[in-house]
Amino acid sequence: MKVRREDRPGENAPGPVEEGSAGPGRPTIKAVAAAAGVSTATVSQAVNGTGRISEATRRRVLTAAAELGWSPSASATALRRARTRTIALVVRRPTDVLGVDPHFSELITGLEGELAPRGYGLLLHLVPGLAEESALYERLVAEGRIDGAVLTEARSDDPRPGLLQRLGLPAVLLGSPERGGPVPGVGLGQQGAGVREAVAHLLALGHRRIAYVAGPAELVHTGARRTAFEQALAEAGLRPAAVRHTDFTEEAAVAVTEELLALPERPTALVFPNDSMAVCGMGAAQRAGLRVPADVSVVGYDNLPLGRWLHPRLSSVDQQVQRVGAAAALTLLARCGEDVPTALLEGRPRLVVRESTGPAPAAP
Amino acid sequence: MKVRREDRPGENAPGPVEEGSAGPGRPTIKAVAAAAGVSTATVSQAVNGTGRISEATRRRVLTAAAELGWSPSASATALRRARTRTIALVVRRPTDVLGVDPHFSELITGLEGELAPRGYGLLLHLVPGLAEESALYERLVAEGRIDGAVLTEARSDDPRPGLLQRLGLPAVLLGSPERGGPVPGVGLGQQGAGVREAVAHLLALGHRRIAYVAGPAELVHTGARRTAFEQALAEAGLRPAAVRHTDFTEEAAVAVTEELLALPERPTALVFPNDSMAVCGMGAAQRAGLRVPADVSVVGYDNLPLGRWLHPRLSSVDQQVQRVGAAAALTLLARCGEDVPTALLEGRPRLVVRESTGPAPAAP
DNA sequence: ACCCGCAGGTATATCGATTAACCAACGTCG
DNA sequence: CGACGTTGGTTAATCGATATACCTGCGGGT
Repeated sequence: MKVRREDRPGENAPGPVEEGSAGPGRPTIKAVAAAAGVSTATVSQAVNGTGRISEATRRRVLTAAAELGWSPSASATALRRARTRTIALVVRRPTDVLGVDPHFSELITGLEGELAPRGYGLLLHLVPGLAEESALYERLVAEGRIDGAVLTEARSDDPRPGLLQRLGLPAVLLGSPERGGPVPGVGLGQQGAGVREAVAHLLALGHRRIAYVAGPAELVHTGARRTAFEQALAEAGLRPAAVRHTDFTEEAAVAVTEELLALPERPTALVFPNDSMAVCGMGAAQRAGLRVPADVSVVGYDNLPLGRWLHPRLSSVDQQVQRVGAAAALTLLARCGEDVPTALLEGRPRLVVRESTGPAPAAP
Repeated sequence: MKVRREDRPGENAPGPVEEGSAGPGRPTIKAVAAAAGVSTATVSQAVNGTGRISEATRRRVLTAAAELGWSPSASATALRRARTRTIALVVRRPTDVLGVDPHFSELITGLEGELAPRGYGLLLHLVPGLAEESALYERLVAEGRIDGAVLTEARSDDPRPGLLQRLGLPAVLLGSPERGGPVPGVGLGQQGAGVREAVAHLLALGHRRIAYVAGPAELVHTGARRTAFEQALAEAGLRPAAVRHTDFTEEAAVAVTEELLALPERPTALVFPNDSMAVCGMGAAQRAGLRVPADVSVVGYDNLPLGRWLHPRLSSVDQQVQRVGAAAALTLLARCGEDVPTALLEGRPRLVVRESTGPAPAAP
C-alpha cells in the first residue's frame, strides 16, 4: 500500500520514510496514518469519533489500526487530555491480619465490573494507616496518576473527603449516608435495617440476652448499626446484654467472644460486624465447648460466600457489597465526566437466615 | 471563590494564597524552575540525579519543588521514558464464586510491599477466562499501560509466557518450577515437600485410607502435588483411597467431599488443594454428621489466616504466599531494569499442624 | 597569550496523541 | 459571476518531562 504525495513539490514537511519493519517497538499513530494514507489528525478523529470524517475513511483508518494492532498510547493520551482512566482503591491494612479481606474482594469485583468495560483500570494500594493513606492520595494526585478514588470505611470525622476536594480529585465514600456533597457517599440505604432485622429474628427465636460486637468506634457505620441494635432491643423493652467495640482483627474477635461468653449472665446470641469476625467468634464459642446455635446463636454481616459453606452455615446480613461496588464505580465515573447511567441502588440490608441462629436455649 | 482570568496565572510567584482552589491546577516543572531561578532541564536533572548540577542548586531546586508540592507528572514521564512504573496483576475469576480469593489477598500484600516503596503501582484486573486474560495483556501492552505483569496459576501448557515474550513485556510466572527463561517462575522450591509432609503426618497418625482432592488438572502445581502425594503413599506401600480433580469452586469442594465420604471404604483423611476448599470440605463432613478430626482428618493448603480461627483449627501446608509475592515483585522489578536486591526465596512448603488432623479412627 | 578542559548550566528536539485553526474543492444561490 | 456555506480533510501548537547537544566562564599548563 504505497502512498504518493506530490501535491507540494519542494515541501519537506515530515517526509521521513517510515519504511516499516525497522521498528520493533509498538506502532504509533503515525504508522496507522501512513498505512491508511491520511494524517495523524484524521486517525485521531476517526478513533475518537470527533471532527468531520467521511464514513469511508473512518473505516479505512479503523481497519488499518486493527491490522497494525494499534491502540492509542495511554501515556500520550493521558498527558494530552489530563485523564488517565485510572481509579485508585486504597486499602488500609493496620496489621498483617486483614480481617476485612473478603469484603474487599467482593467490592473489587463490583468495581471492576463497571470500570473494565469502559477502559478504566483499578490501581490498588495497601497502606498501614490513615496518615499514609492521605499522603498516598497527595502523591497520586501530584503525579497525575489517577482520575478518581474510592474511599472505604467512612469515619465519623473523616479527613479524606476534605483532602480530596482540596486536591480536586473526584471521589466517592463507601459507608457514608451522605448522598450529595463533593464526595458523595455510596451504599445501601437504611443502614440500620439489617441489624434491626437480625434482632427481630433473634427475638422471635426467644433470645433475650443478645450481645453486640461493634467495629471501631470511629467508623460511621459502626455507630449507625449500634444505634439500630440498641433501638431495636429497646422497642422490645430490652437492653443489650453487652456491647463491645473492637478493631477488625481476628484476634479481637476471639478475645471479645471469650469475654462475652464468660459473662455471669451469658448472652444467648452474638451479633458481629462482619463475617470474618463472626467466623472467629463461632470458632471461639465452639472451642469453649458451646454448640452453635444450640447454646449460642451467631449473626454475621456482609453475607460473604464463605458463610454458606461453614458448619453451621452462617446467618448474616446481606448488604450486597458487589452491587455497592458497581454503584460506586458508576457514581465515580459520572464525576469523572464519563457518560454512564446513574447508579441506582435499591433495597436495603437484609438478614439471610441460615444455620448459625436457632431457638434460644431454655433458661436453666 | 472568584476566578480571575488574566492569561498570566503565574505572574507573581509568592502570591497571597495560591490563587484559590479552583485556579492553578497542579504545578509543572516550569513553575519549579521559575521558583528556583533555573531552567526546566536543571530541575529535571536535580530530581533525577542525572547531569552535572552543583549541590547548592540541587538543594535549591528540591526545596522549591517541595514548597510547591510538585512531583513529576507520571504521564509525561511515562511518555518520555516509555516506562509507566505500573505492574499488572490479572486475576482469573471463572464464576461469581472466587474460591482462591484470600490467596490473592496474601499475594497482593506481598507484591505491594516491594512495589510501593519503589514508586510502582499495581494495576488489578479481573477477567472471566484465559482468553480474556490474553486479550487484556495485548491491550495493556498496546496502550503502553504497564511495565510488567505477574502471571498466576501456571498451567502445563501455558500460552501466556509465549504471548508476553512476543509482546516484549517483562513477566514472572507464579507456581512454575522453571526458574530461568524469558518468563521465570517464582515460588518455593520442592513443591511436593509440603504434601509429602502432610502424608507423613497422616501416616504417623495411623491413617491408611487417604484421599486427595486436586485442583484443575491443567495447573502445573496440581500435577506436582498429586505426584508427590502418590509417591509418598507408595513409599509407605499404600495407594490413594481416591484422587479427584475439581475446579477451585466451593461447590465442587462440597460435592467432592460428599462423594468421597460416601465411598464404601470411607477415607479417614482428606487432603485439599487450598484452604478455602478445605473449609468447605470440613463443613460438608461435619454436616454429614462426621466429627473432624475424630472421624475424618482434613488438611488444607496455603495456611491462610482464616484457618487459625476455625473450629477445629485447620492443619495446612504453608507456602508463604506473601513472601512469594514479594519475591515475584523483586524478580519482576529486576526485569524492568530496576536496581533491586535479588529475590531469595529459601525454604520449602511446610505443614502446619493444628486441630483438623488427628489419630485415625479405630477400624470398625 | 593561547588553547584546553571542565564545571555548571541552558536551549531545544522529542515522546505520541489531541485539537483548534485553517484550507481546498465543490456546489449553490442571489 | 462571485460571495458563501459545506464537506472532508491537513497543519501545527500543545500537554510535561527528559536527554542530547551546546554554550559560557574560568583556572591552568606551556
